[in-house]
Amino acid sequence: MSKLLLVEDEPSVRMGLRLSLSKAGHQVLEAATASEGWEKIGSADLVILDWMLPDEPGVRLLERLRRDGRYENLPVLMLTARASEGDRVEGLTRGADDYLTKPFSTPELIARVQALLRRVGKSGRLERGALSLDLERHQAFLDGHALDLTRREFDLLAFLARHPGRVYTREELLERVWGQEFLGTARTVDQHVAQLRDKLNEDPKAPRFLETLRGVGYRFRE
Amino acid sequence: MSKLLLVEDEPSVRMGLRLSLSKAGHQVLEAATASEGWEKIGSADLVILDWMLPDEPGVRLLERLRRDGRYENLPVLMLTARASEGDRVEGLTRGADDYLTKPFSTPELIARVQALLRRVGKSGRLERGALSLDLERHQAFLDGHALDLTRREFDLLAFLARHPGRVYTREELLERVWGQEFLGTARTVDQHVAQLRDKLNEDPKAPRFLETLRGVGYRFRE
DNA sequence: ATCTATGTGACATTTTCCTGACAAAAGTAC
DNA sequence: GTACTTTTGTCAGGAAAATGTCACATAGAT
Repeated sequence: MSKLLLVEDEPSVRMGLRLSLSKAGHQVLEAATASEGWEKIGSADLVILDWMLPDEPGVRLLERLRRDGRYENLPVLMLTARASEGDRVEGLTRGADDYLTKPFSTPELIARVQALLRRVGKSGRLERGALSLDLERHQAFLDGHALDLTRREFDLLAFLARHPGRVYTREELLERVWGQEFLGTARTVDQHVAQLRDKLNEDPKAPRFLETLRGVGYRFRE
Repeated sequence: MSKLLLVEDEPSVRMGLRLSLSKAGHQVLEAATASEGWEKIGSADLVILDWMLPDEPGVRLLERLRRDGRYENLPVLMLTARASEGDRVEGLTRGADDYLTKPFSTPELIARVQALLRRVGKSGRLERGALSLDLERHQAFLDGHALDLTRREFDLLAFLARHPGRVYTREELLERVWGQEFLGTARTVDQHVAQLRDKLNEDPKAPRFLETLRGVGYRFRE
């Protein structure tokens, strides 16, 4: 149930992978070129990146991505047609989290995707003081008591809690929690934050977890 | 009555084990190569894995399997022809749950298989409050009364009950209960949950066992 | 041939989500 | 400090989405 960005120029490969990956329970965003990939990268939880693309090499996109602070923890899985050891190492050292050499089996790809998602904490637990998030169970606990959160509330809280201290604008949150196809107003974020604060017993003026940064956005307190 | 995947390239060994294991009440899936094994692994409850295979070493398959979150609890029993201590240790530390050195006796193998199945709760009984599941007979009891569940109903209930508290999306359930080759709609899961709730005398709004997590999926109550 | 289990589409119901309006608070300029 | 602007918090109702329910088609078993 994560958002995967598939950057691959060959339409047939893309279609095949889209089917398998969505069957594995993921949402698949697609891009045929590096620049298209760059545009859609904002809302991805993981990137599957082909080595060769029509406009520029996948590694180049990878480099750009790693230089951008927003994506430093975004897992990237490279697909390469070359089988030589040298290339593999190069791809990895330049910042990919894993790689696969074509031809590869689809189950293998799915396995690696799962492994990477697990590694970056798309599953597992998040402990933030009195607040504890069980990502597998979609269950949040405050001081040991289970909270009754809706899907959006949980997703929003989990997203913010995953990067404590970092501020996100409403636009960023809409893109990364709601999805890039969502065209909503910024008020929507406020509404959900308010809802969360209510359920977390927070005073908006002295929040334990969800801080407002006037003129900027929200952040999870460190 | 569990599904065992036997990955072994020697046809005569395979046939012998198939006979003994199915006589012991199991369903036996067979694979002659590691890649064939990987394809069929989705529906297995336990894997019997030969050390040497024509395409790649069994351990390699094992590694891949352990990296994949879906199979982290899938028991694997390694068969090895080499008797040296070093190998045994290597196989075990790399993630096998048990091993046997060829030549081994068939009763011994069956015993170990049973032991492993019991350990992961694929055999024996599952007690969850007033609900009791006899996994061998596919029979469920609620407050001592036998329930008349169909195969799918029982499988679904048993799967959810095996991991209480954890949420599963409809896609995950379709894959793990129905099998990965099944191409059905998500509505199907709802239908079976409803059926189960009916037989369990549950109010969907205040379920004793099967909880709905809107926007996410279902889980067995802890 | 009949019966049972299973899967699916249509429809009803419930819950969640989003939005627009307004209130409250914070920041700015005077 | 006051008046004004901008931003955020809050509320409530309707829209949209998700789930529950029912009825039926199909396939497989007895």
